[in-house]
Amino acid sequence: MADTARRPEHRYGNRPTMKDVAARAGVGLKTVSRVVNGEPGVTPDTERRVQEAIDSLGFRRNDSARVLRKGRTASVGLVLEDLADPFYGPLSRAVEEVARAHGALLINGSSAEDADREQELALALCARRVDGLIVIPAGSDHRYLEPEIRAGVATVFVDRPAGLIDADVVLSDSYGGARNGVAHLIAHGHRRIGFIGDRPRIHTATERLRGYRAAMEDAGLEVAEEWVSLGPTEPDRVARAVGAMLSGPNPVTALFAGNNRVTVTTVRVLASRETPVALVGFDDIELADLLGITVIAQDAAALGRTAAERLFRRLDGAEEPPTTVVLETKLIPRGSGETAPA
Amino acid sequence: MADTARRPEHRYGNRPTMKDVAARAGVGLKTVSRVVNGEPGVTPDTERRVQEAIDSLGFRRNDSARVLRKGRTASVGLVLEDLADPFYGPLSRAVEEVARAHGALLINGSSAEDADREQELALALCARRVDGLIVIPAGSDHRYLEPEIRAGVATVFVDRPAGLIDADVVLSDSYGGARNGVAHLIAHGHRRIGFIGDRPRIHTATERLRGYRAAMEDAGLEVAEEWVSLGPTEPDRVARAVGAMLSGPNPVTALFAGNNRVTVTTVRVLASRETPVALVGFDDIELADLLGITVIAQDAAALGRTAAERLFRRLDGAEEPPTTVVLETKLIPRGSGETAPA
DNA sequence: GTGAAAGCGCTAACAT
DNA sequence: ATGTTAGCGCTTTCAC
Repeated sequence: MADTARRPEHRYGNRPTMKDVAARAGVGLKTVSRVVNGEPGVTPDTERRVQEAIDSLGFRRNDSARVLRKGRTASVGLVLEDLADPFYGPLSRAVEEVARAHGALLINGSSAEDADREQELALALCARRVDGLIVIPAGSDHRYLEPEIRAGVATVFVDRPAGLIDADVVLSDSYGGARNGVAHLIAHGHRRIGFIGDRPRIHTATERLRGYRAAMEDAGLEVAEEWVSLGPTEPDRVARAVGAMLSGPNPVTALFAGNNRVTVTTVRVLASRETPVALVGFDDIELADLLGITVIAQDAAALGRTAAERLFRRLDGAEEPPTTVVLETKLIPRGSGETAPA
Repeated sequence: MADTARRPEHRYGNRPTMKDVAARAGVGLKTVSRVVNGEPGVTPDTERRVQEAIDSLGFRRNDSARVLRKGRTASVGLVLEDLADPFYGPLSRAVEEVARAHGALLINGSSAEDADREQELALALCARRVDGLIVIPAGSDHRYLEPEIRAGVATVFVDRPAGLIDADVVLSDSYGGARNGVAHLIAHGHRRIGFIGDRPRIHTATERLRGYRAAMEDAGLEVAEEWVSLGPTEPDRVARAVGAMLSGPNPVTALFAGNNRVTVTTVRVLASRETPVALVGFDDIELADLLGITVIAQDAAALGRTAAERLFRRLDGAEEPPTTVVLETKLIPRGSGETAPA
């Protein structure tokens, strides 16, 4: 029987193994392992022979087997909302860089803001035995991760806090940022200010709303019911919300947009109107400088980096209790937030 | 000795195994495996007992072991340039969606436009035995992947062709898109048009330049040497190039920007100038509509989706010879490309 | 319907 | 300096 047909189909398309390399080089299995892993205790001559066998067979170590034996996968999982969102791209990249510095690969998954999908993804990553997990929560109950964390999966939550479990968290200061932004509008003479945010079950949305309310209260301003709108960030919904706030008996003269997607739609709607409306948006967006959009910027890359660094500190054995880190936001005035009421 | 101390440290933080579940449920190992994998041939009663043991122990199947045995990881790798780039986010997300539909996870890696890093990443993914690999090439020689492809790793190249190997490729029509864009400028009366693109070793950069030259030649226009600038997309470099083309004895009246990053910087530079300069950019960018930037749009998500679908068709056993798919681009006029020369 | 035994490719522990 | 053995946790095979 031909040599190539010797093996069962499932063996990764008949890849050579260390055993094959050992046979070819006329050495023992462990010697091959030593060469492959750069361990000491091999004479230059044997090493050369092994290396030749490796090259001629096209051998590449099977990390699946290695992982099974070592118990560490050198990979971390990142569950986020949507990789296509310009906010999460840089965050993910920052996590990847830290992982890379620690010799680990990154497995990404998008929850699409769905709690079940978040859980499914996170648990699939745990089944793969990722060393650590970074989660941008879609759901609000993370007790399903308790057994995993107890079993040793380092876990850090980013952008939003964990629900019902005690864990490391890295956040931006949504409350403070929104409060500053709204205070900024008030300082420029606005009294009727609208808030358009994401769905109320999203932590950052309610925190930013809280900041808005605090700023209004600080200034002794009442908030009319119709000035607040939380909901999906689909352009239609946001456009309707903007339209409603600008019409009616009590129209706003300024708007605070609760995140990047809301800001973008709001800018589009305002551009098609003649009466100027002041605007401050949470999250910086590309080209906002040219459009003169005043924003509360958060540093997505810093969020990712901070979370990843905490994760690897845990993996390196740090035993401190879980902490919550809050990163500051920055108000960037560019014009849209510095106009007086019409 | 306490039960919890029974196991060696490396066993994934002492997670229960199927063996443990079997012991607890008083059944054989294989029966647990059957329950866990939903295989038939287990009485409802046994199944219940096994499920109870699973729940009480917090058992979760170790996919590393499963992978080793089955030879398939149900994961695909994606090597791209930079996850933080707004062009690659949607592409990556599209790949992820297709992978998800096939029950596979996605491992991402950024090459940072470095050929060595691309190779390192791609081979690391192969060592993990990803079932398939999608590569946005940074390098121009992919012969290093030949043994992997021969060993059964399905591989598809996106955005740029593979170098020196025969493989599936999915591209946007860079040549045609640039040619259309430049022809559009010529149709609006421009005769002196500049081209600013990415580094010449990047395939899309040279293809777009080729399209530019073709459009100029079609119109019987000479291309002055100083109207063409290829190089890194760093803002400084691009800004210098724009400045040079707009000054001197033979200034251009219109510019073609070779990709999203070049367009962004060019728009910034032009915004600070008084004389209007026409502009068409390759790649659509967020808020370009509000800034009135005319672009040649390519569909990043379609690139990713098409590549991923091809990949999974291969994994499902398709044996056709490698093909190259070219996706059309679309000219979106928004104002900046429709102004006559000053 | 159920289980015992073999083995996936590697590394750890222990020879030689 | 090199090799042998056991076993990581699972699936496959085959026997009961």
